[in-house]
Amino acid sequence: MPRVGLSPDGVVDAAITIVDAEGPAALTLSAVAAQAGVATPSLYKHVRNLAELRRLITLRVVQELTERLGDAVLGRSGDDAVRAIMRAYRSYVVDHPARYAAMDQAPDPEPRLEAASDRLLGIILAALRAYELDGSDLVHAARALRSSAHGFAILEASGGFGLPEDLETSYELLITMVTGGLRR
Amino acid sequence: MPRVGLSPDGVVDAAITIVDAEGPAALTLSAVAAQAGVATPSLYKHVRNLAELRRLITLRVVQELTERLGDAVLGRSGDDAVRAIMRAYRSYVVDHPARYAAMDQAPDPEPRLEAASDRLLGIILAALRAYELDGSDLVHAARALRSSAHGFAILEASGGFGLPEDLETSYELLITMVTGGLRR
DNA sequence: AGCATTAGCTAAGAGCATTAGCTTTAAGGC
DNA sequence: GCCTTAAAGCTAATGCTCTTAGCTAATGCT
Repeated sequence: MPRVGLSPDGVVDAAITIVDAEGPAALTLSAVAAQAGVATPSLYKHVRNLAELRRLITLRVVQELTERLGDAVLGRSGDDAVRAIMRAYRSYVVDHPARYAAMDQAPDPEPRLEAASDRLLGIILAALRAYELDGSDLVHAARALRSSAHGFAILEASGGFGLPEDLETSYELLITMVTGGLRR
Repeated sequence: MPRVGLSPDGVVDAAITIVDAEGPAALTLSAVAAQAGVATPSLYKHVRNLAELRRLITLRVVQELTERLGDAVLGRSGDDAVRAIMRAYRSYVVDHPARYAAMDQAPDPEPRLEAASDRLLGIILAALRAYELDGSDLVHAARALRSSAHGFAILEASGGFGLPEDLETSYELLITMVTGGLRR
């Protein structure tokens, strides 16, 4: 039994490899263990159970997404920032559709996930600063932006768009709707 | 062994009862069988397997949603029709959040589901008629509408909105964005 | 070098989906 | 009104999953 140097992050890495390669439904502890080169029960040394692993995957995705959005919004403001955020959002999902679709809803109170979500929200709020919305309106605007981006993302990631028309064009229309609506 | 008069629809009824009461994660064939008053393997006389049952639940939700949207849009056109559709969409999700969250993505080619989705799309397209969009733009507009409504719906149904601000108000902003964007 | 910690293992149990094969009910033709 | 037949239900059994318990061996610290 040579040690393989696993860690919670390593388990998440293996899990994401499985999800990316075979889809969210293929996420099983034995598959993850095989990918990590370890027997299944060994995973419990690093992760409490399957539910927690799912939450850690969600956390990872939120972190990766946050990083992209943060990079995209640097040095931009107003409509330009919102467009950049929405395009970066979709670009992440196009690059990692299975990973995005594997995100767990049902937020058991995982504090690190809450922190990561707050950082993502912070980026969105910063991008909305130029519109000079007051406190509550800012929240409503952020929700509208997030709903649009997330809705399109999930539908695209899970193959919900049947017709052959170009998805870029559809998404640009959606972005126009959001920026236009923010300008009031 | 008295007969209980089960049918595929009856199995879906039982499944939806479980999902509504205990959430999508509680959907298990033994739970459905218990709810239906039958031993687990008996379900296979009506449903091919668990994956098919999931698809049938999705089908049922799409059908129910289509009916609501159809009712809502009657006698309306333009912005009024779009507003009515979006409000009806959310009202369904508020009434049946677990059921909505249980919808299966990953559309294995279930022809009845495709037909139901087409009918739902037809209602949306009809509501967009007043904007006088040509063929491709019509599809893009329908996708934007659907993304917005679905994104907000899923986030709300799975508890994704953390802050205490009023959700009605957020959704009305989203509706305004969509109608405004459609008017160009 | 010695010791505590911990990453890994095997063995075992419970719950799930699914298949096979049997029994009984209900429906329809004579 | 029976008798056949299709189907609705059952029990038994298999294999996969997650999970726990308890052991062994590798690592890190002093």
